[in-house]
Amino acid sequence: MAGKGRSRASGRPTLEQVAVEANVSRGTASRVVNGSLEVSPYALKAVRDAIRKLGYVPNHAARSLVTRRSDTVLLVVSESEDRVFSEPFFASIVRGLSQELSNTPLQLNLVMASTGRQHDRVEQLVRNGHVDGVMLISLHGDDPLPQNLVAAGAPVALIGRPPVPDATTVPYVDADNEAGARAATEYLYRQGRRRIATITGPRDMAAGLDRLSGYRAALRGKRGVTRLVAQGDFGQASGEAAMRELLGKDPELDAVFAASDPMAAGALRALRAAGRRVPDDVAVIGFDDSDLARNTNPLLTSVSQPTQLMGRKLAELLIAQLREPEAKLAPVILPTELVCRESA
Amino acid sequence: MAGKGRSRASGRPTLEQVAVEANVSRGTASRVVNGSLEVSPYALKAVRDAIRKLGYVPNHAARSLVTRRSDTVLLVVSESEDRVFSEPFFASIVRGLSQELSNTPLQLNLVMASTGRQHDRVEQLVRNGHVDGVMLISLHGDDPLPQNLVAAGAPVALIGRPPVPDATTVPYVDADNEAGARAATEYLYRQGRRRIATITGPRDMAAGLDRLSGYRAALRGKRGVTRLVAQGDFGQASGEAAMRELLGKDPELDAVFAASDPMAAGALRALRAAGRRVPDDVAVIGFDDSDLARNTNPLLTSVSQPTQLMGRKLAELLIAQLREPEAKLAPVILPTELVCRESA
DNA sequence: ATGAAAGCGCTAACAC
DNA sequence: GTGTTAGCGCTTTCAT
Repeated sequence: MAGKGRSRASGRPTLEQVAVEANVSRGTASRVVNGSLEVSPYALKAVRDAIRKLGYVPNHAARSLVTRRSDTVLLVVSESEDRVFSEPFFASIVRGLSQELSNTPLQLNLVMASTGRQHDRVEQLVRNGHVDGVMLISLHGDDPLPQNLVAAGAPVALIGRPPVPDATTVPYVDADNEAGARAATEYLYRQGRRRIATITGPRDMAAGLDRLSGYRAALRGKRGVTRLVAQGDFGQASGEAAMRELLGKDPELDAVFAASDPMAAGALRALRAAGRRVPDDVAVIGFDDSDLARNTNPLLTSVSQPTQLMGRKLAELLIAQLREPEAKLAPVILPTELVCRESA
Repeated sequence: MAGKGRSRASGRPTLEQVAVEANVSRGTASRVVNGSLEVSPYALKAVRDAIRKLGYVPNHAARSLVTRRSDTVLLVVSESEDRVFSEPFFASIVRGLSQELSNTPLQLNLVMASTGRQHDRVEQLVRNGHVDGVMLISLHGDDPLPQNLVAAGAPVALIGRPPVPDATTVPYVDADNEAGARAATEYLYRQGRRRIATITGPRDMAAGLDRLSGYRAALRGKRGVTRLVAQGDFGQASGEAAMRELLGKDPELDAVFAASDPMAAGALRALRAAGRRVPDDVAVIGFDDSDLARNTNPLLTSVSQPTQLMGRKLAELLIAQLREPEAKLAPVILPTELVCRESA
């Protein structure tokens, strides 16, 4: 007599039980759960009551099995083995992401993919339908993963402009690096600085390139301004070295825009070592408005990015594709903001 | 005649197709896939070949449906709404975690749970069998979530010692905060410092408490040493304020152990403002060996934690419980290391 | 609008 | 050792 009625091994109520409780068929119960409009108000109420009473929650696996959707999206942190992740970024972006996702039935899967093997695993995940879409936050420029995923037919969204404008265009969200750099440089100019240097990021990262063009754009056509460019790699040590080099080239320089906070911090060290006062002798501006900027001496003026918002937009970009696979999505470029502290 | 044979809508081969290809039954094929030993070498080979040939990969949903396992573990970042995430930590721990997980069939789900509503959602996830276990990295002390999850019967593992030794004991991994603090303080003592202060963390966090006892332990029984304690909250501003307070109490102090890097950076600022040279007049040591420590001026001597290893151990702790639900697991305490730079 | 029924792909119990 | 089979819980035609 125990027949279909009560629970089996697992204690969770099934749709069948809901249907019995509500005196309808399983089909109807399913329709209610999935928000189909083709249900009589009466049945609707009965089922809803039953659901509440039983504390019913759909079984994800069972649903997935028939719909062939996983209701799971993947966040891939594609970092090269050695490079340390730029921190504040990560947590903040994930926070935005989660926020956006919490309005949906989507689950967030996370994988770190440094090695080629792990890259393959990601592609597997997609091909096997374990995930419905992929978000990628990639630290180095020439990552082939996004393209591969797109080729595999998966919805993909990126943080950060892909370095090479590729044939298969994949939607991305990025901060307006150029505008941010321009604002910083213009700020220096408006303060009366006329010998303005910049320390750039690596040449193979879009962020580095864009910040350099922002610097150039700000100074374009300005007369009586000395421009100086030194190459860095976003790391602190490279910033310190670049600053020494700059000082060697032009001991009179009165301002530096560094394309990252660690490089700015490095510059601060080099300037101090060279006996320059900041900001009196030389003004310094960084980029990212990281934790670091709030802890240097002097405190760092820096360009801040809306990281949390970037996370939200990233999720939006993916969700849009999930809803409409054929949609051609434009990049989302978010505004930056210059945060003034002590160094400029 | 298309009957069972070839593919349906989805292009993925099924176990059935593998079985046909290998001339065995689906049952046998399943045994091979799941590594059952009760299979003839001949069948084994046939099935393996078929799997390779067809590129077969098990359907997660289908398997889940019958095994009632999700093969998914959850990482909950349980942060209070306002508190900013202590950074270097997060990415590094996740990296260790992923590494460990990549040797298993387990997927990593990530949720941020700041609000109560999100906490509930996590409990739902567990109750509905969407996840087989939960790892928790909790930023504030009095988080009830771990206990609730344990009560719900879920395998749970924590980063960070729970502040109150609770009845329901849940396994955790932590750095040896006390030993780390002790090492730092002893180092200061051995350098000949005799007026050694400490800036503590919040009283409701185990890490703060443990580091304070480490400081005390290092100085216990030492004669001719002046001890000074000021309260902080791990934040930079609190460190700066505490340092000023300390300087007021004892202008002659010659060393400070701060329980976090940001507080140490704050102390650096206060010391500079007070005209003290570091490390000549006052030696400073921080805790965490964060990015920050590598970017202050002078560079910060700091106690480093094996964050990546902590991530691995966290995963191990959970996996052990998954394998043996009744196992009583001891806490895993990992050694710290004093990284000497310029400030002490 | 609703019920009946056919699977989704897989595991595990059972029979041989 | 291997094949057969009964579901896991759900969505979705197809009738009605």
